[in-house]
Amino acid sequence: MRSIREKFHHPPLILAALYFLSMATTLAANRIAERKLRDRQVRRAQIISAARRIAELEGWSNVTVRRLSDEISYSQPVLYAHFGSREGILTAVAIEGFQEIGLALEKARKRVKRGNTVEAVAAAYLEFAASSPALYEVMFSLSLSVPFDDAATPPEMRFAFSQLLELFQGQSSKSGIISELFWASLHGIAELTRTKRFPRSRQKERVRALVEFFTFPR
Amino acid sequence: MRSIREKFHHPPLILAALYFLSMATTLAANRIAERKLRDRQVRRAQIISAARRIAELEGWSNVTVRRLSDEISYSQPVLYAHFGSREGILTAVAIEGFQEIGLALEKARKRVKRGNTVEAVAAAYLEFAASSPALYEVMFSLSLSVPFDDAATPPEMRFAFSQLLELFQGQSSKSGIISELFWASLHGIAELTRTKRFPRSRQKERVRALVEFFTFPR
DNA sequence: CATCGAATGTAGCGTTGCTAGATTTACTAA
DNA sequence: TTAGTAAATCTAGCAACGCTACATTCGATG
Repeated sequence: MRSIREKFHHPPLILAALYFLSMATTLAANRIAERKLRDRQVRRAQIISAARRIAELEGWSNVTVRRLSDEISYSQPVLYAHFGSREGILTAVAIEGFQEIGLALEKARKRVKRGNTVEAVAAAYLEFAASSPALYEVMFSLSLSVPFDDAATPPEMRFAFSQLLELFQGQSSKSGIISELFWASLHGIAELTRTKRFPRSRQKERVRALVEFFTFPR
Repeated sequence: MRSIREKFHHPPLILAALYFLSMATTLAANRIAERKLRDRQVRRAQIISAARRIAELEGWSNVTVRRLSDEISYSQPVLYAHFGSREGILTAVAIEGFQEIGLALEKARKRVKRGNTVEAVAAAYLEFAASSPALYEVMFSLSLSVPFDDAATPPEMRFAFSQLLELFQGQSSKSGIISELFWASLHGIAELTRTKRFPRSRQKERVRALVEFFTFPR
């Protein structure tokens, strides 16, 4: 078997030149690829941001693919290159929402030294839901939701729920159930408030009663 | 001023005949009008029923006006004569849902003589939500919802919530708040279960813990 | 039987999510 | 520089949607 050197026999100088040239083009190609990736991410963020803004101001029904493509000054198919469907866009927004509420709950939980941690987290949760109702809505209205302890569950979701889990960790033999119940109560309050079933006026009393229930020892 | 008798002077016999004739036609017209009203109500019920069936089997996105008009073998405009819009149909279904859950809760509350009433009502609530997920979904996903203690609130809604209110009536100074919290917890559990955030497997434990929280004296 | 209003259907408008194919743009290589 | 190629982007259109103006049919009435 003949070597490559033998098969294509060039003077060393030319080989070296070709080497540097290829290195140069490779580096340039890398830089270009990186820039393209950055552009993609920027556009992706623009789409998500526009969707959130329109949803909060005019409701999710006004978040159409055409409207979004207008907002970012691209044609519709570009959106489908980023997210496979309209639902894909909503999913991306929802995941961003889970990340944000997770961080907000973590912050509330860690910041409070003395005083009631449960109360701080509850307040942070309801504050999040009240200040971004459309975002909160899409986080829970998505039918494509996977089971929460599934392997396919986005880590942002798990992180958010883990903040509630840690609140009651080890306080009871049923801390898992307690956490679920706490979450359900918060979600119920948030949702019934958002859909105007609960008047906002009594919100403080509701939180106070809720905290009383979930503060141990009973 | 001349009397009518004077103006249109007919022999008494003719007047009597006209009288009976008009009575007969009036009665016939009444019967016809009643039949038309019945037909209307039957069709209205058919529409609502078809909407519920399709929603439970294939989801609300498959409940289109064309599909419904197919199901009842009428053209689309007929649906718009009954309900002003697609949303009107969903609202009618939702109200039917509130009526049914109200009756189910009342039944659970009154049937239980000894044993925990709170537990019976909680179980009935979650059973309703689990057995008709699409119905439960539309009851709370409607954005046109009016405030719950508003004058425009449908009586079916108020009746349903009143069943929860009476559970804690007079048991505490804050029985109103307690009721709201109880409802929120149930709604949160129902919703997080429906959207697959909670596994159904631990539902019994959740209910047990919930009942423990809301059973007095503490 | 003729009439006239109510009931119902036909057909179409504007908008939606989505996509196939044309076209332009941006990079590579001679 | 220039030709060629692959990626990026747009144009244009489909089917289905909610909804409605208008034509048509039907049925009660005089």
